[in-house]
Amino acid sequence: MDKKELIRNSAIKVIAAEGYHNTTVKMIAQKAEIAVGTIYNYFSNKGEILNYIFEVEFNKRIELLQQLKQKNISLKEKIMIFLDKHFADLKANSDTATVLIQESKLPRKHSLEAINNFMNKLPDLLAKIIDQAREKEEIRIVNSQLVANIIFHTIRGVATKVVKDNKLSFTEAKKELLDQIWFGLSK
Amino acid sequence: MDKKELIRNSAIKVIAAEGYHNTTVKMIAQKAEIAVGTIYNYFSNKGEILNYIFEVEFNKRIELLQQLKQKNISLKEKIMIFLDKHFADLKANSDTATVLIQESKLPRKHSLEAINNFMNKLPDLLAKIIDQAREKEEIRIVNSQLVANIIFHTIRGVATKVVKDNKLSFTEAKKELLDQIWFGLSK
Amino acid sequence: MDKKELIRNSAIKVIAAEGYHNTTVKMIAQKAEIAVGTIYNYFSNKGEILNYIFEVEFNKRIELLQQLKQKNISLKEKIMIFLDKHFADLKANSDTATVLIQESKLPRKHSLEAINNFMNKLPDLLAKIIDQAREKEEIRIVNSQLVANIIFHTIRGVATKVVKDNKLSFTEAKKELLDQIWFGLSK
Amino acid sequence: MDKKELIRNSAIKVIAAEGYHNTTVKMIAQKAEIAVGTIYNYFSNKGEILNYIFEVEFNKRIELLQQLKQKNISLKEKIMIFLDKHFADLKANSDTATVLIQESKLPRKHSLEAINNFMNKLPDLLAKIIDQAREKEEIRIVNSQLVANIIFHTIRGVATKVVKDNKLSFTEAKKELLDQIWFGLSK
DNA sequence: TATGAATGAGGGTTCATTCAT
DNA sequence: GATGAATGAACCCTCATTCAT
Repeated sequence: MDKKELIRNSAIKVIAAEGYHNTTVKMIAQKAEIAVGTIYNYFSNKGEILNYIFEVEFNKRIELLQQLKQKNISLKEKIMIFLDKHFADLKANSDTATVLIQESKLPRKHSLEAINNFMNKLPDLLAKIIDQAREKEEIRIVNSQLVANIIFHTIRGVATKVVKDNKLSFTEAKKELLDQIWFGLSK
Repeated sequence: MDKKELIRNSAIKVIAAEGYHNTTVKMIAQKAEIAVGTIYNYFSNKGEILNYIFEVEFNKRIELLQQLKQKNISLKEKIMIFLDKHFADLKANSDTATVLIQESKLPRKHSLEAINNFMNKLPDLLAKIIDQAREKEEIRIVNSQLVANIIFHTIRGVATKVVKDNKLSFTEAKKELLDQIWFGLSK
Repeated sequence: MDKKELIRNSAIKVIAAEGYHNTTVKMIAQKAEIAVGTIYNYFSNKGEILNYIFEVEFNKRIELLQQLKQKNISLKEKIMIFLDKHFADLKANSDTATVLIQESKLPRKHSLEAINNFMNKLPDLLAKIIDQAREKEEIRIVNSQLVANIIFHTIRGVATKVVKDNKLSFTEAKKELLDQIWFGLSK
Repeated sequence: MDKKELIRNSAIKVIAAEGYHNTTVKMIAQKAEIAVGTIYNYFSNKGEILNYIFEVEFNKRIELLQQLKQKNISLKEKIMIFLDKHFADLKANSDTATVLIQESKLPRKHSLEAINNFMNKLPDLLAKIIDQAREKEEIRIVNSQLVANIIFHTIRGVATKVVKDNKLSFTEAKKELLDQIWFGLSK
């Protein structure tokens, strides 16, 4: 059993419930049923744990986006595939979703690399995908940077709502989201 | 000079730069050039300061939305006016904007009333405004709750980006945002 | 209306309920319905308030004991009279009783003059009264200092019990106490 | 070396000299030559330290009294044995004695369990022992509850005096005390 | 005299991190 | 690697006291 994974998963559960700042390293150790000291064999400090959580999720998504970027399919399809995977992921790991939403905003001075990547590089890559579509004249003329950001936060907005409000189904949300994004982009 | 306002403004500056959890009450006192104890003559604890910051901003926005709701103008115009005022406000008080975005996500267990109001009642009211437009058949059929959330978070997302990134102009962002929202809604 | 008395009486009520150390000057001011600052026009600091409470009670008792000392009656009668007055007083002012018992033990380093007087001069005077009785051979040979202390603390102990426990009657307690003291002294 | 004992003993010394309310946790840590934080590994808060001090002493005495209760010896002998042990203990640990006397009176609202036990359950058990003797007609008819309290406070009164006044010998005090109690009880 | 806002030293407590076992 | 007791800086908050009005 991989201990680093054990710690990551335990941390996600506690942080989702308590928030990163109200989570103590001891709490994470208890959830993982290991000693505090052990955590420091895998992470150099508390911040690194949160950073690692974002890193893993960031890598999942950047990889997916990179694959999509190279695929020869329409932007609409790309967005659909991304939403499918992303929402499937959130549904399966709602604690992770909570953490990603809850802990994503640190002031510059105390920022973590993986969080910055998550919040900046994902929209950046999305912007490139939009540029591609623009060149192929699939969509109307837009400021791709801005629109990528809009889409990114649109997705987060829906995720926030769905995670909090269990009356809303993921599938319905996904459909509405796709419409909202696509009608916003199409010529 | 109103001391409570002085404290609120000082707190906004420090929290914007440091984040709420890295902000000490002492820091706020120093920024306000008063003693720590004085702060506790106006706020019963640290959390109340943050709560008050949200309360003030929440009231501003809820008032504006309520006015708009009653106005006999199109949804598009309502959104335009809201974006105008909102962005003007953010531009004038970028620290406040930072705080509103940075500190809005507390786990249920440690939540503050005014933050909850901000994050729930504002989209709720927005949803009602969308419902009105729907009844007048200004827009296509949508899940208003969900779309209100999308719009709310989209605005926040763009605001974040623009506040942080001085290459992006507020006016361009506003235009792009309006298009994206409007095309997403119109029939 | 004498403000110093007002403060003393308010202080007694609050201190009885909260204990001296959990009592703030503000609490006393609120109970007295005056401003904190006003208290400092009559007492130089918080300790002085407690000191004054003991001073007043000390004076009452020392006066009584001095009168008794000069009276030409038996020791038993003197004790009876003292118990009568003392218990009548406690009954009428149970908050004062509580304070006298609760707050009487301060470590030497932080001691207050009136408390020291209360705890030392009262037993001292009682010892002298016992000595008188001893000279008249009313009682057996005893270490009067010690016995005076015993009596003093015994009275306080029973008072505590009776004040707290409403099942016990003052009159029965007084009788039992007198017996116990008297049989302990008589030849 | 048991750390909890170390803390207890250090606390006793500081509290005896300063009083509980003038004692800071830091002072206790310094006396124990450990870090403040360490204290909180053994006690959940400052009050628990005082509580534990009383708990230990309460247990010592309740155990002794329980043993005595079962012994088939006269009440006078029981009292003698108790006084012997108690005073030997006080003599050996005069700081503990000081704490037990000084800190025993907290207002109901802020009371500690072990202090309440000490002040109530000890006299209660003593009352039962007196009842036994009464049934065997060893002593005169008395309200055992009251008399138990009287004796309890009588002992405390002497202890107070002896602890404060080093001119008085424990042995002399013990003798006087026994007389006072016994003559008070005997037929 | 009466007021009560302002003060800031100092209290109890927490918790990320270390390190000897 | 695994442990968890020990650490102590730093936090939030209190409250006796002052002083301008």
